[in-house]
Amino acid sequence: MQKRTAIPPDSTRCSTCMLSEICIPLGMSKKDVTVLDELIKERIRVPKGAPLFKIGDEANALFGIRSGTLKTQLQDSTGQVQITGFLFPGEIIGMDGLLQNIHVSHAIALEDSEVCVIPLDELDTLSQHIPVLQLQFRRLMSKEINRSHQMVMSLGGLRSEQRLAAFLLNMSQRLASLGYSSTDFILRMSREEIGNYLGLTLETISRLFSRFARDGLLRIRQREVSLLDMTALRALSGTDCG
Amino acid sequence: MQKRTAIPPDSTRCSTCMLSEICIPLGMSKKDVTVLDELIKERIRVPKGAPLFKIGDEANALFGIRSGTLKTQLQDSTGQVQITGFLFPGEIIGMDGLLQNIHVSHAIALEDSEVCVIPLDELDTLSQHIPVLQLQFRRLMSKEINRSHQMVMSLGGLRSEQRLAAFLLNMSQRLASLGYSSTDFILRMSREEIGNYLGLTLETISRLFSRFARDGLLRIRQREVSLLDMTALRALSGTDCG
DNA sequence: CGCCTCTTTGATAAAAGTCAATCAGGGTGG
DNA sequence: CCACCCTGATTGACTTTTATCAAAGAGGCG
Repeated sequence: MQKRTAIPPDSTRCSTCMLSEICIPLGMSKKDVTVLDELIKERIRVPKGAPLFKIGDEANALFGIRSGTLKTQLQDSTGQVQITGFLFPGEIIGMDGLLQNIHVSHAIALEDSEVCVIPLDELDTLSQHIPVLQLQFRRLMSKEINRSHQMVMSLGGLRSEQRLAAFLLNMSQRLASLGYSSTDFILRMSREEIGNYLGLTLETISRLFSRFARDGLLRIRQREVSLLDMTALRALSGTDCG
Repeated sequence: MQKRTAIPPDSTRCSTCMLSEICIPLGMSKKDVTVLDELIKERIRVPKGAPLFKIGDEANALFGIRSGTLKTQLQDSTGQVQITGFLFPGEIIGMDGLLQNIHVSHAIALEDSEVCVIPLDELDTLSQHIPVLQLQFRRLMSKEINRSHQMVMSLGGLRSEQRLAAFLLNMSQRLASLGYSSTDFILRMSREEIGNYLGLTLETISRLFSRFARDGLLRIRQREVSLLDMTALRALSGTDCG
């Protein structure tokens, strides 16, 4: 587990955070959000490549991503790895550990990142008095369930080109909601990580990027993507984002 | 939505239910379980083939399966279906709807089934006073997240024979925990449904069953399975159940 | 500059899908 | 009661998709 540092008094808190439109505060009243300032008092910096938590670690907190990108991955006894998600600012990580208070996945930073610590015991205490808080976390967990089900749908029902198109549109949409360009962005993960996530090999991903570029759907140089024809990508993905 | 009927006073309640070892009461004190009797006052019978809920239905309750088997499935705008789970007695269904209080999947009975109704508003009220209840539902949701992640791992990382072996072992284990035979059971779903669930075609499933039978791993007649060599199946599945 | 990792691309092989024919059971109506 | 029909399952032939193996190119960093 990484080192936790108290949030300096003059720093941004939930009530003043730019992410409040998409993070935990989403849909909460201004007054309720100030309660979050009481709850979230620490942050953790996670350098690129370092774990926020690992399988087997005690889960005594959830984490709200403040900046950066992380991935979560399972690993079975044979060493086989499966990436289950790429997480952006405003998203919550760590809900895998709530079953037994032990994490069953790794969370690793894809770039230097910072997360806000949401201690479970204090969350429980506060939830007793603030019903909306409990409701909010239930929503967040349901969202993760639905996200994972969408993932199952993508892996179970789509072909490689559809999966990649849906993946790119999903990235685009989430980055747009953070205020970034929906068409031009940097992929923080390697071809191998994309492939693993989508149940494909890195070669297949590379070939698909080349083909999409040849067909004028996008431009790609290294990890820098420009989506040129969102309509065609949407048509290709078949489904409405994955 | 199906018709709800009050549980007759002389009928089994949570505190006297045989499923209390695996259902919501798991790990709760005897005293806390009696609180569940206050919470769960209705049941719904769902005939084979009928929906318990459908996409778009208002989600105002969770459901504990009392008897029977159900499947949950997503359906996108093109009509493409993806089965996301097969649910047995003692398992909870309906958590997909907690994000917006609207269901985003169908729940359909594979055989005549009965479920206990857990109204969300009463769950909330009770949770205010009974912290363990809140904790319990958080655990159940985390379990569903982890289950879905395992599913992603299976679809993303395993080959067809591994997926089917893992599927059968998973069935076996869950049926065993219900007190049924771990080696001899009836599949309540068609080849097509298994295939859809595992991201394969019904023909592939059929061929795999034939091959497993030829190799002495199991016997299969229609939907009646006998697992003959669990060790080999475990080795084949690679992972420790999916 | 040279090494190292990531990526691209090609040739080939393996896995799974598709199409099609047949078969088996279960239920229904004559 | 039996023939028939309908659905679900099996099996085969063939195609498509994607993985695997291999080689070479590009960029970044010490």
